[in-house]
Amino acid sequence: MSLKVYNSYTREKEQFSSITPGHVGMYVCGPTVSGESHLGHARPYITFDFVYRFLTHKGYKVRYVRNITDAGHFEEEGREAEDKVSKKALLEKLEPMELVQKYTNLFHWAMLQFNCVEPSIEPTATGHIVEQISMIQQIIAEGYGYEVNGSVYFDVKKYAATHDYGKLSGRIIDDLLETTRELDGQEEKRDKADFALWKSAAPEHIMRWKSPWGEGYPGWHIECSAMATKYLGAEFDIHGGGMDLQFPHHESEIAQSTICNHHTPAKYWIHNNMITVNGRKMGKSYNNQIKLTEMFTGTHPLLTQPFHPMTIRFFILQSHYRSPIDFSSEALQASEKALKRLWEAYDVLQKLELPEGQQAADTELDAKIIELVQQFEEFMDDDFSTAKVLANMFELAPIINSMRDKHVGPDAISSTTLNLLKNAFKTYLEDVFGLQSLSGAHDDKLDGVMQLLIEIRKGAKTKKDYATSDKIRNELASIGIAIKDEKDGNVSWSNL
RNA sequence: GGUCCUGUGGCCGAGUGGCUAGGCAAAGCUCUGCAAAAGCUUCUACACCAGUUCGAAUCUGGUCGGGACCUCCA
Repeated sequence: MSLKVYNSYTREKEQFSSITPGHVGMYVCGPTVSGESHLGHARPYITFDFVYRFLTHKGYKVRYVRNITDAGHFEEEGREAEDKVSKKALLEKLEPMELVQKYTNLFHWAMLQFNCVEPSIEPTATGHIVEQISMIQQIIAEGYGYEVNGSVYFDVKKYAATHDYGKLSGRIIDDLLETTRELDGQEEKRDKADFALWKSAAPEHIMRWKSPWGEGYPGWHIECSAMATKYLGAEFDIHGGGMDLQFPHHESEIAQSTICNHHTPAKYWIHNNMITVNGRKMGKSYNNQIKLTEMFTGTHPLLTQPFHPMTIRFFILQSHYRSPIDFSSEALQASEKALKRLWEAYDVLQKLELPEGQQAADTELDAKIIELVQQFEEFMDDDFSTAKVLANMFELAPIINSMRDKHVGPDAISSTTLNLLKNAFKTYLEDVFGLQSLSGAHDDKLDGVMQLLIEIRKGAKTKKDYATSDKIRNELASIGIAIKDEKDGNVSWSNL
């Protein structure tokens, strides 16, 4: 089984093979911690989390680098040269690094809620000013950077003469060079298409560092080039991020790294699509973001209820990472129910037992299960088709439930098939998809109390004292615990 | 304006030219003290118009609609 990934750089689905056998280097553009993360931010981090998990499952040792952009870059190039982070800091009367810390903590907390694996290295832009400066110096030395009034720009026209600037984003270099935008500071650049490597800091700028060109701060794109190179080398396997970063961020990153390292940085570029609200991308400019804290608590006008982080994770897994997904409360509700149903089937499955060495009486069903299970890996190998794996799981759910309800005979499938099924569910649901139960961890004490209540209720039912049995069931329901009377007299319960 | 993506049933969403996606919702049945859950069954599709093909949701062209990027952006 071999993995195929869609490479945005070549626009083709390619066979994946890592540069160093057995190892994968993956860089993902992390958050800008100048504000609270919103639902849109959840997508890349959940996407690359299952990418990371699947690669690990395939046996690769993955070094996953995801940066924290805490240096802030200007809002609008050239116009006011205002540092994003420091601008907000002034408004909130906070020390910039205090703000950075606050939102970094919040981001980490959200990642924990989503059960995202921590990256191997999480470098910060402010911690790598030295590396960025030396990279800029090298770009100047190579003849592709020039200094004007304490700022340094990348010479796109010169680069484009010998390199394919615009390949990743499908941009046409001549159009970029001709694009006219009347912005202050533009006259510093030799060409409109040039981008900043270093910006001279205005006096009111709080975040500033000394450099060979005077006090200033790094351009947006250089941090990723510097940190990716430092931790993953001149050429690494995967570079990921949101589609909206293709231009100018990733395009510029390629240019910088190519000049410094004499090699294109990443072998495979993977981009996730956007989350939209009413068909519009969630973003600052549209003023339509739903913050993650609002998602979890349900405190946003567009939400009808709070949504569990796992519901959001599942919602994202239900569609392909390269398709846009439109947010709606209804869609999330559907996901919540679906996840609950799937997880209950998974719980049922783990409790099923068959005698060792049992042969399948229903060979057709047995074969069907094996096929559905084997497709898990095939689908994931095909550019991470998480939605298809989930569809197969939902096809297996009724079979699992039927085994519990004895609609399917206990001798129908072989013990090896059952074990295969159990392992596959555990591996994919928990290890690869990183999903967890909506009801949280098991509590032995609660378990004991519930067993007691179930016993009492059973006694009442035997005496046909339905008033008591219904009271127990209803009262429990009102505090969020559901009791289910199953076929064979067993009683199960679940935390809603 | 330029570049690119996209248009699937009540809703969300997979879709490799021919073979059921799946989920949610809805309806019926089975089970059940009642319920819930579960199981079985059913329903509503491929924006429009041409073309290629024995055959197209899937390929090509056009029309209309939606979106992304071109500026910070996940």
